[in-house]
Formats: sequence, C-alpha cells, structure tokens
Amino acid sequence: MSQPPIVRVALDHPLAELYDYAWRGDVPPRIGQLVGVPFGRRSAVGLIYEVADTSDVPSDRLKEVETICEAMSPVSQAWLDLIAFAAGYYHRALGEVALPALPAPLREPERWARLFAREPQFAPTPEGRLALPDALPSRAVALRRLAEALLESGRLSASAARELHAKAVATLESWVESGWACRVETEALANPVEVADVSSPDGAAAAATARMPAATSDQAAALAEIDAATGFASFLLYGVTGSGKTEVYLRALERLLERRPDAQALVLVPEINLTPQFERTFRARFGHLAPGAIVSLHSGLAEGERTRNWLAAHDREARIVLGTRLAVLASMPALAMIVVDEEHEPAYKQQEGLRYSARDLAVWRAKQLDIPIVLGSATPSLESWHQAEQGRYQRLTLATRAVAEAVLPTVRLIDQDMERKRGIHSIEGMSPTLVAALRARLERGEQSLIFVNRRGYAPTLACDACGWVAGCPRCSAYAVLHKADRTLRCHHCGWEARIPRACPECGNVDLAPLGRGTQRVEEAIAGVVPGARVLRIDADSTRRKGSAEALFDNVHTGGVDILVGTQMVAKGHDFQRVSLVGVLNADTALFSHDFRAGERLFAQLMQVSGRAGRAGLPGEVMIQTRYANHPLYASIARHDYAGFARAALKERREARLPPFAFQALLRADARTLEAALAFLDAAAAELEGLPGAEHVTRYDAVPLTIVKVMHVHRAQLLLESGSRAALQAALRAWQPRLRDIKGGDTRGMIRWSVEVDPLDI
DNA sequence: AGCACGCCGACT
DNA sequence: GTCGGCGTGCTC
Repeated sequence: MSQPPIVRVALDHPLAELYDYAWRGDVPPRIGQLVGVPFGRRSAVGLIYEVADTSDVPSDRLKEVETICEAMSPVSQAWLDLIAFAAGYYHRALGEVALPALPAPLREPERWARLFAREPQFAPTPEGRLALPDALPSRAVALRRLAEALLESGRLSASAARELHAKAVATLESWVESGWACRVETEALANPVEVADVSSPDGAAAAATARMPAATSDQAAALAEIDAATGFASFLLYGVTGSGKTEVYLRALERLLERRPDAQALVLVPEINLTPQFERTFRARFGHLAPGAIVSLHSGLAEGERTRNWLAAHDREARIVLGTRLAVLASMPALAMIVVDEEHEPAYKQQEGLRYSARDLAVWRAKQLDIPIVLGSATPSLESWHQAEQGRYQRLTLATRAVAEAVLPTVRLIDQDMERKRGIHSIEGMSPTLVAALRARLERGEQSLIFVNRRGYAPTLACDACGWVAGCPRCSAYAVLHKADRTLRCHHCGWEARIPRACPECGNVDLAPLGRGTQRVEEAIAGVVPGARVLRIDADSTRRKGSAEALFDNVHTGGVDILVGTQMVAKGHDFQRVSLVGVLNADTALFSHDFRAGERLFAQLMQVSGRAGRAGLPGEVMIQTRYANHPLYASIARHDYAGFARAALKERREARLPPFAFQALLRADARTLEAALAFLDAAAAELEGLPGAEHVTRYDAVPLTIVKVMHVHRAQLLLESGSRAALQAALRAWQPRLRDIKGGDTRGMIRWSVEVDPLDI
C-alpha cells in the first residue's frame, strides 16, 4: 500500500492499449483524468483508464506522470466505456479513439493553464456585430484583426487579445465605452450568446416556428410513444419531407428538459453548415433556457468555441448539444435522450481515420445509458428499416404533411428512349418537355430547380480524333473541365491545370467536353430559357465561407428563377416558390456496382422531390431517364418508400448483403498496385484458421474504382459474414498478424487499415 | 503514428 | 567534405 500507485493511461498511439506510469501526486489519481506524460523523447497526453498497485513493466522503466489537467474534470466511466466500445468495434487502440475525440487545446498541456484561467473576457454586443465590420479603416490592420477575432469566436479573453496586439485590451475597453462590446465576468469557458437575426427570412421562419404550431394527430401519437419510453428505446421516426419530424424532436426534448431540469440531450444532424434553419429553430424554441444551454459541436467552429462548447457539455452547463457526427463522442454526463435527424445520411459515416458510424454509435450509447433515441428520416437506411421490421426499433409514422396546403408533388418520368425513337431530340441534354416546363414556370413567375449530380462544366475533356481523354496525372481519374476559370481539375487530389489548346496526343484542336456538370447545365439553360435568372449552387460556387447563405437568401427573396445545383440544394432549405424540380443524369446510379447506389439514389430523389411545391403551389418533379420502366423510378413516382424498401430488402436478403450480412474491408495503399494486391493476398492467407474465420467469406483483393490517388495505388479485400460476432473475432485475431506481414512481394511502403461496416465498396 | 538513428548520392 | 533520401526500430 505504501507503493506509489500505477496509472494505466490511454495514449494516441497504436501499439499498446494502455501504458503504465508511476503516480507521485499528493492526491490519489482518478480514473478519467487527463494527464501529461513523458513518452519516448517527447511528451504526450493521455487519459487514465485504470489505477493499479503493480505493473508488468519493470519499475526502472516506469516513468512518472508529469502534469494533471485541472481544466477538465475527469470524464465518466460511461464515456470511457463508450470509447472502449468504439475502439474495440472498429479495431483501434483506446487512445486512438479517446484523444482525437477531445478538442485540440485539451490535448496540449501547455494550454491547460490558460483554459482553466478565469480572466476578463470580451464579447461583441448586437450593435457591435453590426457596426464593427464597417467602422474600421481598412489600413488599421491590427484593429481589424482584433475585431475579426472578437466577432468570429464571440468571446475574446484579455490574454488572447494581447497576443494580437499589445494595446488590444485598451481598444476593447474603448469598444465597451461605445457600446460595441461588453465585458463578460462569468466563467471563462461559458458559451457566447447567439444573436438571433429576425430580419432575415430564415430568422422570421424560426420565429414563426417558435410560436408552436398545433401538433397533427400523427405527431401527437409519436410524441406519446416517445414520452412513454422508460429506459432504452429506439424509435424510427418515419415521415416525408414536411411531415414535421423536427416538431416532434422539439416537443420531445421540451418535455424531457421540463421534466428533468438536470438532463442533457444530444441532437445529431448530418451537416450543420447546410442546415442553419434547423439550428435557428432550436435556438428560437429553447430561447427560454439559460444562455449557453444550447451549444453546437462541429468541425466548422473556431477552436476556442468548440472547446468551450465541448467543456460546457462535459460540465453539464449545456442542456442540448446540436452537432454533426463528431458530437456523438461528446462527454455528456447527464445524457437522457438522443435524436439523429436524417439518420440515413452517408455523412454520419466518418470516411477517414477512425471510420465510425455516428448513427450506430448513437444507438449503442442510448442502449448503454438506458435512454430513448429517435432516428428520423423520410427514407430510412435499409439497416434501420430492417430493424423496425424486426421489431427492434419502434416505428413512428408521420403520414400527413404538417403544412396543410402542401401536397406531395406529381412525379413524371421523361422517357428519353421513347422520345429518341419518336425523333424528339434533347436540347443540350435536356428533353424539350423539361425545357417547355421551365419556360412555363418562368412565365408564371414560379421558380424551378434542376438537380445535376456533378459539379464542374463537364466530367472531362476528350479528343474526337484520337480518343484521348483528359486525366489527372496523379490519379487514375478523369480531369474535370471547369470552364468558368478555364481549368482542368481533379476532384480527388486538387490537381489543376489550364485547359490545353490542342490534344496532347495528336495535336487536334477540336477538343470537346464529354458529359455535363452543373456549370454546363447552367450555361445551357441560360441559352434555352431566355430571360431566366439562373443561379448555380454547388461546392464551387459556395466555396467562400458564408457565400452559400447569401446565395440561398437570393433564392428565398425571389431574385432567382432557375436554380441549378448538386445535392447541396436538396438539404435543409425550404424553397417556398419552387414548383418544378428537374433531375438530369440520374440513371448512372441504377447500374452501379455499389449495391447501395440504388438506396442512395432513392433517398436523393425523394429529398429533391420534397423541394417542390411546399407553399400551396402544386409541385411537379420531372426525371429524365432512359430506363423509364425501372422499378426504382416507379416507387419514386408513387412516393412509395415502403415498397422500395420491401423490394430492396428482398434483393439484399437473396444476395446475402447488409443488413443480412456484416462486412469489413481491409484497405491497402502502396506505391504500386502489385504491392497493394500482394499485401492483401498475404493478409487473406493469414486469415486461415483464425477464430471465427470459418464463418467469414473472403473475396478476392481488388483495385479500387479510382485505383490511384496522388500516385498512391489503392486496393481492398472484402470480408463478409452472417455473424457479426464471428467477423469481429476474426478481425481481432487478424490484426497482429497483419502487422507482421513484411518482406516478400509486399516490400515497399504499405499503409493498411481495417474498416468495419463500410458504406462504399 | 512520430521520430530517432543509420548508411549512400548531389551540392554550398 | 556535408545535406538529405527514406529503411528500420522504439516508445510504459
């Protein structure tokens, strides 16, 4: 007992789960504490997972804990267990999951002291927010930087200000004098107060929602079920666009927070940047809570704000955390309900590093904490729908649109095959039927939306004479033609070059764009529908921060007749005056080798269809296709998700695909494709005889569709099993053997990673 | 994963 | 003569 205790610490390091350190503090160590430790020649940050009396590591090699983080109270055992589950399930070391889940300043011991300090803080006033951007002369660079820092984070500590400019504090004091800023003497880590902008249409919409519309009977029934839940319950809230899912979340949360003044709730959204209305609605509706009771967590936040918000959740000050997938790993000691909006969205799957599914982890977390979770969608993932069919999730259906006058749009398939046979020719890729419909809307003063699944001018540039096609020199992908800035660009690595004047192979100067992207469609429409004000919204036109908002505002205020965009336009925004939605190029997804392509296409089409006819205008959706008889389109035309799901699940069952089987991928990156494939073959051989492996099907190692990115060749090996446990057991035993594969044909640098439940294969 | 140490080509 | 390429090995 007189021996100093040993703490077992998780570090962001793949080799060992826990590293032992001696503890020589005056106070006993606490599990969940964040500590700074020496590691090799450097120092590292770790989380205490266990406290023990002895260690297997010889005592002369044990090092001591250097620093203890006072800014963060220890995380709960439940949080440590959540991390341990995720680490085990996705086959990473504890610390590789735990530490990246913390905001960056907590991972840097030098910054701990500052985080903890309670020092004067400055916040902008609403007047300051309006006045400051224009009040300063442009040559006053230091002042402008100070103003930007203040406005951007909403909070600025005196010491942070001093770093920008020696006399910054005096300047801030003068702004307090002029009413542009105020001193905030409260806790340094408290959350800034959001200023609601009621002058914008979104603000007005949020204010209107705040008045609480009467619940439909479907909503009331759903709420009653959620209210009645005691302990763990998984609800699949199934309702078309406009059926009022958000209203159900809001009321369920309201009741929970009223009933239990100490409780916290987590609300996940796929992409917060695309759903500002959602956030505003929440802030308006829960405006009566203390300032700082609603915090958001997503990667777009400035570091300081993200840290403040994370700690507010951890310290129970935040009652509602509204965030993207990364928020599923937030520490919330009083978590009592989880909502996952648009649960089918692929954005919930992290696509790099730890490839977790935030939706799946949310369900696990609800089960762990014995609390209800609500998964909402108009087009649930087939995984969730299947769970509901099996009775493991309770399905709550919102059948009617909440806005009384809004009706489902009529969906019309434009059979391009038929049109061609009748000698009707497309104009710039658009059927005359669609063009006529666009012109008619323009005459009636209604808006139209054209959905194109590709950005850029054309997917690539080609030479008619010799068949040369523009490709990326670093990747095995087409170079996309961007006419606006006269470049060829690779959408996989960012490579960019000027459009060549002639074919580099044969010198032919007649290079022609191949296929159609948003820019080309935008250009074509301007020519085909004279007088229309056309606006394009895609990742290129909204690159600058905040520009998406400005473009959307332009649509809301009627400054646009025809909107051309990628999926981006389908998410989160209600366009009150759009009465026609046209869909181009949908067919490509029908025959994809990705078995989930159909599911994604269905969800996308349902979502864009939902953009049509929301405010009393009868909406119409036109889908151009060469496969008008495809059952997927028939389901879309009937707005029949259930029918689509039934057919799709039947196919999945027969093909033994998810959700009837479980999958994992081994991915390998190497300098040559041969090396990557050789590594995977060796890995497949290692699987032989491992526990669970007899129930695991392994497929051949194959190159990825885009086999080369940035000169790195990529290949993968698919594993599949009817038993999740068998697959997990095999993966666990496989891991150390993968590390040992070396030499032979695999020499050269190989990077590999295991992905559980991959979304794209 | 980092970040050291450790042996072979083109440069101030 | 060095600076620097990335191959191999270690981290409680």
